[in-house]
Amino acid sequence: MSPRTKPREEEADGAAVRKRILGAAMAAFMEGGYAQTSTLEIATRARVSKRELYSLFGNKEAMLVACITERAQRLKAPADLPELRDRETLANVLTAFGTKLLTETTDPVVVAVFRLAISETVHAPKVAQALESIARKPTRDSLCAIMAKARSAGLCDGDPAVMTEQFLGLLWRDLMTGLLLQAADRPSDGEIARRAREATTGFLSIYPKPR
Amino acid sequence: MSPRTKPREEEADGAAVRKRILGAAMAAFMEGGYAQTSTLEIATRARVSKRELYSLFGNKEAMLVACITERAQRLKAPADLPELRDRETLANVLTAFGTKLLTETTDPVVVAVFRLAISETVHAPKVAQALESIARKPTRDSLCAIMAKARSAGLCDGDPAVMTEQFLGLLWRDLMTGLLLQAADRPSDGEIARRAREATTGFLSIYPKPR
DNA sequence: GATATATGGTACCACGTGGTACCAAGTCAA
DNA sequence: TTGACTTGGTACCACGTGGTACCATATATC
Repeated sequence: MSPRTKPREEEADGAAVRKRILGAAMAAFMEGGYAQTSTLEIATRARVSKRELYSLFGNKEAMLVACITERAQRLKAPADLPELRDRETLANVLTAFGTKLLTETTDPVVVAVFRLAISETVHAPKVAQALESIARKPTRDSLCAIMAKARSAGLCDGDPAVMTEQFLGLLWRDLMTGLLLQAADRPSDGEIARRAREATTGFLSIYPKPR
Repeated sequence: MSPRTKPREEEADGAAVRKRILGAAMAAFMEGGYAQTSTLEIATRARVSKRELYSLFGNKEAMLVACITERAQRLKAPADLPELRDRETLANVLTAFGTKLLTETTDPVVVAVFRLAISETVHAPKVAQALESIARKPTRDSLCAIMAKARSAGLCDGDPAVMTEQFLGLLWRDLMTGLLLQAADRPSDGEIARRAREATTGFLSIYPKPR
């Protein structure tokens, strides 16, 4: 996986090295956890000297924060708000949203990011806060906007925030905790699709078309 | 909080000391996390010498495992299967079950136990497995038995396992992850009751009375 | 009082690590 | 070739810790 070739490009030097270090750190943290991973291990994996590592990040915790924020930023939900004409469209939008969310968030790397953030929550609340504000809240907000739009289109009725949480609950069930505890395997694409469909139909059963 | 009196009881010696050590270890792990807590810290809190501590537990990881299993065992769901005559009884049973579950499991100590188990999942899978088999699975099984009974009583129709997961999803929503990341506060009794009611009505909307 | 056993306190060892300093080798300009 | 500068590699320091050994004190038994 890691680039074996050494093309010796001079242009994007700093950025490329930084990226390589983050990748190495993420992999090491994933496998061994934060505390058990030494900075030397990271430097060796990234084929970089500890000196460069420290000149770029300052200290170990900053590497963890950088890893998590970098990975979390990819999880931002798209801000496109599709047109919601009828219940069927809403169902399709919800199913697509759920499928995308589960596919992205059950990725082992993402699960590891959550595990790391949870591990360091007490000592480094910034890490957890970053994950919350960069990934979790935007997702909820995005879904909440869909719910509000569906409501104003007369497709269903209820508090958008509650509706959002209930849909997410039906979607996730207790999968995330299971993944975090390694008590569940990553679901296949088919299982994800089924979950998303079941969550959608369940949700629409709770919120039937008003009037 | 810690008992200042020194009654010097001689009878339940070993068990009492063991209990005190477990309490001290749990408190220390909660506040500082596993890696950051030294065995000396635990011994000092428990007013015990490191010697006794090691003669009782052997090593540090065993203390963590003992802490988690001890606390998880209290979470076992009761095995009483109430009579399910009608939909209203089912609703009451589900609401009671949900209230009890949320009340127990949102306890800060329990959340800390989950956090510890998740932190050590990669290095010490036994810890996570213990939590899964002692606490999570029995809860699911207990609820699943209720669902199966409701089904055979003709109150609703569906796969009991799926029904169980959906009810738990509606109940929890994403509260546990929020608690683990310290992005959510512990819900009040009123909020817990409201959640349990909403989960029940939502669930019953998804699974209406057949025929 | 004397001997034996248990227990609290703690010094100690071995080890791994975060972070820094330093050296040698490479690069570039003149 | 030479000299200034950069960078990779790593030795090193300071520190904290898991786990053990040891000592001194307290209790028990005779």
